[in-house]
Amino acid sequence: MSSQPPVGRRATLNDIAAGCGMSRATVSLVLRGSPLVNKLTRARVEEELRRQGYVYNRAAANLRRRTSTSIALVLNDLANPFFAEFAAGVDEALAAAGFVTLLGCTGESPARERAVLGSLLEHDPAGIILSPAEHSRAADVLATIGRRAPLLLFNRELGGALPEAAHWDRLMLDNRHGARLATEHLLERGHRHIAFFGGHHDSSSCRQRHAGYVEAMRAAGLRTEPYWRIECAPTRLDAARHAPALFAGALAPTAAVCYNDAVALGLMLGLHQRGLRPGHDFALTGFDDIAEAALGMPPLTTLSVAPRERGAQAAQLVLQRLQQPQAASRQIVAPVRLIVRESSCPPPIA
Amino acid sequence: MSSQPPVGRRATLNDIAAGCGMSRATVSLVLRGSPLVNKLTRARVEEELRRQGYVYNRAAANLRRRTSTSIALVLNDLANPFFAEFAAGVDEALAAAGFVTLLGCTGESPARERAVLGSLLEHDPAGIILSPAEHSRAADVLATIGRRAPLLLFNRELGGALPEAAHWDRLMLDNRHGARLATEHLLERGHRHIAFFGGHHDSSSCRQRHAGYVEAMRAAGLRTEPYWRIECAPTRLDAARHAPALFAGALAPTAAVCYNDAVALGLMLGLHQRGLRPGHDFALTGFDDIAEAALGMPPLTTLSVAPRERGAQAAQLVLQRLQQPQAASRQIVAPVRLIVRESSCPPPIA
DNA sequence: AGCTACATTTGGATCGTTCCAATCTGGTGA
DNA sequence: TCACCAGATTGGAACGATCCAAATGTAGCT
Repeated sequence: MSSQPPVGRRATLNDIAAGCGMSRATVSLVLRGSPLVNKLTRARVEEELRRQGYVYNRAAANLRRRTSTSIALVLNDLANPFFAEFAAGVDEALAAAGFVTLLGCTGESPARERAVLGSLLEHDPAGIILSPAEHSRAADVLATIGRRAPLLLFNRELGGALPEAAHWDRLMLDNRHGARLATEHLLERGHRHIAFFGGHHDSSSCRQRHAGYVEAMRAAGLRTEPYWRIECAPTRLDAARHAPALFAGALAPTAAVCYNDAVALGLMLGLHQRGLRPGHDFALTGFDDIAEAALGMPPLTTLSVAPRERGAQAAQLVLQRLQQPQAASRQIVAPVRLIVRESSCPPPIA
Repeated sequence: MSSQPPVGRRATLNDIAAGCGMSRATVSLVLRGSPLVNKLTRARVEEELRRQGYVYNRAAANLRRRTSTSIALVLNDLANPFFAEFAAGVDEALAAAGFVTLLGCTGESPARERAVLGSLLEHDPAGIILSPAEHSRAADVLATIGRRAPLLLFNRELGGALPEAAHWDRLMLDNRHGARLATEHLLERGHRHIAFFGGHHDSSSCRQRHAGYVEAMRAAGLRTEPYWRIECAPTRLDAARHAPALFAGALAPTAAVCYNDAVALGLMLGLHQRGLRPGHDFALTGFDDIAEAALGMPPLTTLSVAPRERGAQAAQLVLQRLQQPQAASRQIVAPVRLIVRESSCPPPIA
């Protein structure tokens, strides 16, 4: 009676049309739920779609309609739980809107960033969410993506002057204010000698957090010793290694505002190794509120940035941009929330 | 002299061809680096490509060539560091081979898994890497993806009988052997009363690990008390909560093989709260070797599964399958390696 | 000049979909 | 009987690339 689904090849509109004696155009209308088609025809077509196990070819449709249903998500490294949560939030929100996530990782290399962006662009994403690699420059990014897709910058600024042509949306974290909150909290607990520990000065988020710390210290009328600023890679291991540097100066701090949670947890370890009990003999705060922060020993006072929610927000922003390509570019600084736990003890009475 | 790049529309082969007085076909040959084209023509075309800022439209090419350059990666949850590392490995290896990763998260829901697979299939991936949701059934997966793309199962088995039609590749972890190694290690250290802690019995990986534990105990001629099997959600929090259950039975264990690292770290916390010092008064092992394992207090003896390498391996397997669609399906059980750290102390002398 | 051989280049059909204008059908009113 | 209309359906030309067979140009040889 009716024809077989083709072998070794996915069924197309033509196959369906042939299979139920309708034209390609009608089948297409059915697929898109057009009210033009007769109820009876619709039923027949739908039956045939099922019968042949038809799967829509979005690439072909997108080609014809000059549209796209994917969004490129470009990150440094998924292994970083902060970005992993962010990516999960992005993907969830995009999926809910019928979009698909094209993933790309740069591993903090501007060269790979360009390569990845170039490769993803060939798949014609409707928009791009980019958390730039460390020394990535605005001019380079502009040169590779041009005006081919709207860009949302997340988490970090790009280096170099911002080219006139690029009016990109931004979703940043309130690093400065967060670090200020943490510092003020330690000040309130009675600390006066507070260090800023970890991170590299060429990272914009680190500079911002450091600025917030300096701001709070100044506002309290306190001076900061230069040797209270200890740089190290934002990893647990390197942080643990650099712990002794805290006590190398003339005036030892009684507390530290750490660049992020990884660094804070590493510092805890380093303190232990020196026989100090974090949260007891020495206070510290983190940044990010990663899962382990609440379960550390002691639990870590930190700043919650809700990366999953930020991911959903980033997705929303890009989707809104697709709706209104001409709207003014949006600059959003997401608030952060201080989570007080046991690591931020008062100073020893001595 | 030469024409302008079009405004508001990406340049196409036609634009380039018109721009330098060549035919579309020739430009296409240049793009694909064909040796047929004259050196001079190639130079002229390439100049024009640059001038108009041409970006290849892979979707159009794939449509014509009936190929695809994307692979779908479907996971439960990126927020789980194990999967995040795995995804990073997959993406890296795929990018190196010129493929692009289509991401999808299921959140452990078979219904969402079907939806996500359906949506990704419309983008015509060349292959699929799937780490199934907990109660996902083989028949359902077969019904949604059919023969449209080769599938690689990672990490978990699907429920229900395996349909005849589906000959899928598999990349699994040697859960049974890993747990056996951990148990034998504890036995060697002198423990005789060893519990199996955490995880749910309806998870295939948990069943396998438990089997390995039982196997080692049997082989050592030891019996296992039923109350030495404590189930809980595979999270730190739930593990911490269930710690007391270990000591509720008549015969208290002196060590525990934990379902995974998260559970082990949670158990450490729970032990602390009972005044026990893990790695001193009580021995335990984990599974996964997540980043925190090495930095726990004490550092955790665990099984390294190298999720990033597994990701790269998964990518390779799928790419190989694309080369040889007809080859026999491959069943790989990746070895795991015991990493001995301080948490697996000998039993107290008492 | 005529022929072949070789290196380049090219028009037109095609992939699977959507858009558009045109067509078909049956019913209605003059 | 015919013009008209609304509702339903359809053929053919796109979208941006690739493939293929055929065309073009150039040089060498007789």
